[in-house]
Amino acid sequence: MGENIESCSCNIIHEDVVRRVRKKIPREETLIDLAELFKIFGDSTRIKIICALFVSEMCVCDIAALLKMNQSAISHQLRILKQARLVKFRKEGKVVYYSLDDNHVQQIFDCGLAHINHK
Amino acid sequence: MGENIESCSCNIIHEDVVRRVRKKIPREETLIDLAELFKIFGDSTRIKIICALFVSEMCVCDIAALLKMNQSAISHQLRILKQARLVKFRKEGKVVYYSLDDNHVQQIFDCGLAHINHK
DNA sequence: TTAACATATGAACACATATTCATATATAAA
DNA sequence: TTTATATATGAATATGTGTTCATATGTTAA
Repeated sequence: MGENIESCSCNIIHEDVVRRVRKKIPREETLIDLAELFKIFGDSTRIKIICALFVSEMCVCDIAALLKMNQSAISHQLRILKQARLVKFRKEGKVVYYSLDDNHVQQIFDCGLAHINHK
Repeated sequence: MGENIESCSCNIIHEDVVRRVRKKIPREETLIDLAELFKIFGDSTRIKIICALFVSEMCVCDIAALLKMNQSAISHQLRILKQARLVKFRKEGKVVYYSLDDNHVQQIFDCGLAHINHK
């Protein structure tokens, strides 16, 4: 017994609980992916960008102006949002317009907001 | 016009859009709080702890055994979760049992999970 | 072509943060 | 009291990350 339970400095107090929980939780990869997703929402610049795109598609320059940040910082953050497939873009000449690429984004945002407002 | 729009290196392309978005988005403090909340979910150790506590209340030692991490690391993360009022605890002798302190936690978790599973 | 502009991107830097180690605190058992 | 155990916590360290700067890319206008 307990072949997976030896790498912490303390004794097991409730081995049954540990085993039961281990069986019920999603597999590690899923939880890591989930943390990665929330990490993307966990930066105020990215949250502001996401929130802005709820209202309207915007070009990089507009977002920079809105947030009073330089264009490079916004581009870097947009790249992260793009890689996570949370935003999509279309090009029109020199200008690149970004918009949201996932319906779940609003849901996740609203879930969090409900928590904030409820306190 | 444009008294708030001068701190980025590029010209304004769609001043009307920027103004409209600025009026509609929540105030900055709210968005910062929201990012702080998601940041807490954005770490795999904390997500695993939260997920485990959906199943059962657990003591520190059990969580450490479950995640195969040392007790100190778990205590530090529990402190962060406690400060965010996401978990609560009860003491029973030497043992401290942690459990979830907020109904929204499950909702937020599920929202994120739905996104992960939908891809 | 040349110049101007919107955006992207690599490197550097500063700062945040997760884990570990050592140790403190608190409680129970001997 | 002494010892053992569960948990908490400060310091140190290593790693991650957001922003800036310089510059590259790509497109439009002159």
